[in-house]
Amino acid sequence: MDPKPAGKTDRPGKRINAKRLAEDLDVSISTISRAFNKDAVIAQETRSRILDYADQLGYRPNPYAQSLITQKSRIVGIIVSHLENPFYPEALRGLSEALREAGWHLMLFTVPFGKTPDDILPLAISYQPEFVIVMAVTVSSRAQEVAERAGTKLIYFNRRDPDSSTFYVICDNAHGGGMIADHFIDTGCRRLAYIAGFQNASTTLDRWRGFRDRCIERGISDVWREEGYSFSYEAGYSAAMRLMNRRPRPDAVFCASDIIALGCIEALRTEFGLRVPEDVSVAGLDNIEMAAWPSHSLTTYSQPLDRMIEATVRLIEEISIGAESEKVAWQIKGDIIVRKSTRPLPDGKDTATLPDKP
Amino acid sequence: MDPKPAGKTDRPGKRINAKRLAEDLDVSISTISRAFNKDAVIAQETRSRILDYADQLGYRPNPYAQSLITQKSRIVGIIVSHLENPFYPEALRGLSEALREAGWHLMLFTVPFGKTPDDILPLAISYQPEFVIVMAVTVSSRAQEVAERAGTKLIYFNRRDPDSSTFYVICDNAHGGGMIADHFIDTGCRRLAYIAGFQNASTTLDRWRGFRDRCIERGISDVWREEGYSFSYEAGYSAAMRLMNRRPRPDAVFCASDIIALGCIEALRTEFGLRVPEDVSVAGLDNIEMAAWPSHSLTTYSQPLDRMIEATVRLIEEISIGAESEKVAWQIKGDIIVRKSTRPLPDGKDTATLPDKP
DNA sequence: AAGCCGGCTGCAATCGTTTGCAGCAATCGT
DNA sequence: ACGATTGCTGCAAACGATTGCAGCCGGCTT
Repeated sequence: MDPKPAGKTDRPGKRINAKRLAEDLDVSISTISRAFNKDAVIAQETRSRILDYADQLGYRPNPYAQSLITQKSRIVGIIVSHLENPFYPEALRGLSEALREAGWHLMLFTVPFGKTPDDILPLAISYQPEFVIVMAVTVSSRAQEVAERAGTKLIYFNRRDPDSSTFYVICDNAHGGGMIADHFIDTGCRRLAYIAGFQNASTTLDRWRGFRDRCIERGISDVWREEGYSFSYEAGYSAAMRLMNRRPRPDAVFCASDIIALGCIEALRTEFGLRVPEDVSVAGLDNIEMAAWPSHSLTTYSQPLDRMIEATVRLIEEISIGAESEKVAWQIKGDIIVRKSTRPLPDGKDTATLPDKP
Repeated sequence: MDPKPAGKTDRPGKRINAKRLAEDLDVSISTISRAFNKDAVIAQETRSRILDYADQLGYRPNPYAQSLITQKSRIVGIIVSHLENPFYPEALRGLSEALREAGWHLMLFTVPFGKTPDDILPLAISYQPEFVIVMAVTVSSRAQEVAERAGTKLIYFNRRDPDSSTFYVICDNAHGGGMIADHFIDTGCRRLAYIAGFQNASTTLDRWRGFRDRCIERGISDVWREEGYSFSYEAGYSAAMRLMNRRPRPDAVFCASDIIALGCIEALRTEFGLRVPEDVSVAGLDNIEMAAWPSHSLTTYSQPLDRMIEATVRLIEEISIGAESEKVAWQIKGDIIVRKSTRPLPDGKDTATLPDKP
């Protein structure tokens, strides 16, 4: 019942392996393996004897040998291109925790300046993760093919690709744009503008579409659009400068992201001496933590991060156990968060309870 | 010279492996392996023939098999506890890129709320990375022992542990504190205060020590210290509130991090109606990107991230090739960055050119 | 012509697991 | 009492590479 006496016990150097446990406990290597395999056939007593001795020795099955034989790595790669946008660290953190709880390991790849996620993908799949999550707005459609060839499933996070059948998880960006439009109009704004992010990003497009369509629906047909070219503070700052030199000036600006909105507000204040929201309402989309800071108090539409993450992990789990999920797209609605960067509603009205037009 | 004709070429399913290449090219598996091993003996022509065919097929050596046999994984784990502090995404990004360039893969572990890096360490080492970088201010001294047992080297980033001989890379926090003290005093402030971060963090301590010692050297013996209990915006906000209810009020506040400083400034403005820097000078330490935003324009001491990262990667490389580095500590000086959150210098003086007192 | 050397290549053991299959003891049914 | 069943365990063949050692072959020395 007791492990082999010393002499053998403190063999030097070599990392302890199943063979060592097997010898000490007088069982076969197979049995050791089965002790660690949740649903393998093994006597309850044998298992606990092994498990006890194992963590007395600090033994854990070698993951490389496991991956080699099972052809599964329990590794998820993640490609992140814009960690400087606070939305991504928040998302990264959530994904990291959720995946860990589900028993996955996360391998991180950042995209250096001047490169695209496509350039990094080959590297990411070289470690043969079972999945690669691409948290980036721009990806070529060839990515899917490259990944497939390596036996890796691709999942887009915060991006959709209409041209491919790649899995994706996003928030309902068009809905967000619509809610912001409603809020602007309900609070009396009429000269509405949009500051875009990366030009071809699905997020830029969908938010614009939702925003503009709702404006038109409600009788405002002229909506400015100013290119930001990226989702950053600087982009918001300089786009706002161009925008505010137009005449007449807009009285409300919807920015394609919170961080753009913060740059925009800054430009309005320091470059034009404009007050927010008295002169101009500004809203963003993401609901990053900073948006709630009193100095910003940014009205925004929240990305439902928790639910997006939950969906992503569930997707991974399902595909991983072989249930080829039919549902390729997860699009989740968020909520409008009204703060002080937009004009208050006239008494008695409340955007949050407005009917959600289809 | 040409690979085997079809029929065999498009064998279905199975991932391609060295055996497959070997058969197609009529060489042995060993030779395939050598073609990929930079300094193995192999005919130049054979190598290029193999390499060409390999990437025609999209073949890459299986990393799990490699790790298994070589006992090296080229994986670096990284434990990050406070991704919400923008300093860490910046550091993470830099480390990720530098490590990638050096041929390492990065496995990310975040520390969930309520847990410590120590809780995560066992998980991090379960994948047998060769190194684990701990980017967190609090770690127990037992960590070192746990890692060692698993054959993993530990490296602290932005933290030092006086009680252990664990490798660490930090900026010269005491120097930073001293520079800020000088700047405050040079610009005429006399009632100096410090807002601390985590109470037992080496960063909190060293910054305080450098700051206070310089104050005393220069004849200011009474220096306030207010606990922040964490390195966050909220911590800065509430600490500032407590601090400003003291009498007399300080006329300069050194915050243990930039993000604390931003929270502090916000509280000064909105809760007390104080102007920065006219009524109170505020400085931070980190030089995160946001510090340069016009709305904050925060005076700070920069962490020399690039050089810290370079040092970390070099450390890893050296240890990895067996050159047991004798130098355990890397402490790198940064620079003071004077912006508009502190009073301007009297004409003709310039902090940046002040002699650096030992 | 014999011997030797140098440049390549192949053989085979090895890393540490998983898992289908076979075996064996104890229990059960009839 | 005897075959069938049940419950566990061990054997051995993978998985896909790396690497020390031995062997081969052609050219050069003597």
